[in-house]
Amino acid sequence: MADGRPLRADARRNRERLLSVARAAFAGEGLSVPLDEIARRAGVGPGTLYRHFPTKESLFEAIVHDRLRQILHDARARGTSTDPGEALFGFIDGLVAEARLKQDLIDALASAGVDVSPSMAVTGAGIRDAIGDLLDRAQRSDAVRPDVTIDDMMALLSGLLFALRPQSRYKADAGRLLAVLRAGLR
Amino acid sequence: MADGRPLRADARRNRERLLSVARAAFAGEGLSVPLDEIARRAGVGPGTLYRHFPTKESLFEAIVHDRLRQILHDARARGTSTDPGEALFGFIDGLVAEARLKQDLIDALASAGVDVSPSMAVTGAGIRDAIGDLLDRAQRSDAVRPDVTIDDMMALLSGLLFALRPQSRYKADAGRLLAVLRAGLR
Amino acid sequence: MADGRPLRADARRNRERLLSVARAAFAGEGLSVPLDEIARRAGVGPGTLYRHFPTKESLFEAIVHDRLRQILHDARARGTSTDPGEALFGFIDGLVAEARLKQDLIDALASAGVDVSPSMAVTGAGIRDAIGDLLDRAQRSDAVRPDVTIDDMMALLSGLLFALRPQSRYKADAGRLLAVLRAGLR
Amino acid sequence: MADGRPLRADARRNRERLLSVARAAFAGEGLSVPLDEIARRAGVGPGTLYRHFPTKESLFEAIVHDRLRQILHDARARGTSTDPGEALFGFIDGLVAEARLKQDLIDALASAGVDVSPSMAVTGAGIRDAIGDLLDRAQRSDAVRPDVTIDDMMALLSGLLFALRPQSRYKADAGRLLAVLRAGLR
DNA sequence: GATGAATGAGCATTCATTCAT
DNA sequence: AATGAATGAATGCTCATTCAT
Repeated sequence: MADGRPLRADARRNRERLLSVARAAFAGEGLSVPLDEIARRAGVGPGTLYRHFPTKESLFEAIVHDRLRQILHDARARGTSTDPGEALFGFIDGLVAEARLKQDLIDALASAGVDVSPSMAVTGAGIRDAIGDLLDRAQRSDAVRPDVTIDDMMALLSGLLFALRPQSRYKADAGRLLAVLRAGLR
Repeated sequence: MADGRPLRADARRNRERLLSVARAAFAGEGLSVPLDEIARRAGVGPGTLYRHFPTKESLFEAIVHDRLRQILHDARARGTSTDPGEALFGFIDGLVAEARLKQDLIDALASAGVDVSPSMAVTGAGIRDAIGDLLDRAQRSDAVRPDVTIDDMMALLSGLLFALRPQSRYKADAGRLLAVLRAGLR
Repeated sequence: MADGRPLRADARRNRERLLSVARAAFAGEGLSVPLDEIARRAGVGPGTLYRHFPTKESLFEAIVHDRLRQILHDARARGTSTDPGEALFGFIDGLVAEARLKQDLIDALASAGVDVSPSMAVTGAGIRDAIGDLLDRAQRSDAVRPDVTIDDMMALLSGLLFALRPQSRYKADAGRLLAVLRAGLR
Repeated sequence: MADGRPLRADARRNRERLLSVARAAFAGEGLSVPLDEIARRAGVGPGTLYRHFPTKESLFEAIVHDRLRQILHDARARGTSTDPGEALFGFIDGLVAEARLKQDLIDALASAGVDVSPSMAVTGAGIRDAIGDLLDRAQRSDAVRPDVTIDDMMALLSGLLFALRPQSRYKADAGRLLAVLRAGLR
């Protein structure tokens, strides 16, 4: 996988299917879903799953890493906006919208104590920096209260995503929660 | 345990010790800590643990149930306050403060898909009602924006507790997060 | 197992049975016999095997270590003999006799490349020293040719045990092989 | 492979490379080296390995069979010598010398319980007869003690090769071990 | 012929639960 | 009541073998 060689068509198909089945399974039933079950749902043998993801953790990582890269990309793209307040809040809106589509697992994984691998940590740190930049700019333009730190911000975002995860007991409205957050950060 | 017979003194001591060891273990290392390990740390045999908590889930429940009763009691007590805004926000402050002391597991359990037993559901519903009452009063006295629903509120609280749980990667300040929430709900 | 506490009677019985079943299975069918199979033959569940021997290697070790200790004891006991030649050759005779009774695994294990644990290495080194002492004395009393080293001696013994292991294709006579070795070492 | 068709040049090269890689891998790391690993080291896919050796055992056999043919040839060639003692001992010397070069696996395989296939058994029986002939002649010319049987001889040789296999813990000197054997057989 | 992806039975190990002491 | 040994289903992972490309 480390070399640049493209996967054979069937291998790529299996890899994609495994990832999407795993994402759904972990999101819906928790991280303890057996790998054999994921393989079964993807219509492959456990050995095939192993060929693509040699350990359970590597499967977690693959799922999370893809997502983290998207988030990082979006945060950076918004860093050049001329409206720093909207840059930050637009980013958060997008985060929430995507999370609902993708049934985000990031914090479920984090809360379950899955070790963040070095490469994930790098992407994660990149995200933190990019969001820190958005926060800074928003604070300098008086769009956000100045006492909030980047750690506060990250925690608020993780809490927001947690509150809105689809399996939640509570049928909260994403728009209202985002409005509360915007108002609170002003 | 279902009958009303009081436990022998040593049995009660064991039960308490098991609960506190289990709470710490689950909070610190996740829900997958083996029961044998919890028994060992509590200085009893696994058979003794079983006598008190016939299944792992019953141990989860016992931990959560105690806590839910406290929360319910506090929410109800504040329902008679003359300052409805402070009643709600004071309740939230207390919730956060207690959660940090008790290393709350409630949402970790919920997010891991642990089934809420009927008796827990009753207590949980009671809490929801009591908080709904606090919210109602606060909204009627214009201390809280009127569009927020009880589901929104519950989700916000779960997100807040999640954001502030001790194992979080982010060193957020509880006071600032509470301030953001207060401002946002106004 | 590390503390001095004696095992409960049933636990000891199971442990003994597991050891003897494992010894026979490994000797007869090689080291790849599944642990489940060993447990089954001993009439216990795999979990019980695990309780006594947490890894497959620890089971190997338990088998070999017992045997190594016996050998060490015998080699040392013969170190004080007044007839150094007979001390060495008597030791070898005993080794062969015991090996046939016990269906020796030592060299099967060694040949399979099982990593020798620290504690086994210590016992093994003790044996080497004790046999080295027997060899020294025998050489000083002119009972054994002086050019043979302790490494040669150990290799010869391992080859002898290998040649005489019960599963061998060849029906060699132990007495004649011992006679050849004695004559050759003179 | 069963038909007489000669292999294409590249196929023959692959076959040779696989055999030599496998010999080294099995000798160095034991028989449990995965076939995928051997294929990888030989620079071919596992499917190619399979085309040449349809089962793992057939690979073992191919390795051993080549070697057995050489041994048989040498034993027979020495059967016509005019010095029967030197014929036998020279054969043994050659056996040991070759074994060290080829990192012999024969007895490792035998001891691991690999079934000797019919074709190997034939060659093996031929070797036994040829060595039996060398032994007979040596005994009739009084170069070897008369009580030693062909089974004893085969066992001694297997033990000797075992004692001198490169992975042995003991750094024995081949010359001294051969000298001891010669002296013992006189 | 070669490649490497897929298969799936098999293995060591884990752990919630049961039960003899 | 407590203990801790035993149980056995389940899980992550391996690897000899097969087969589509």
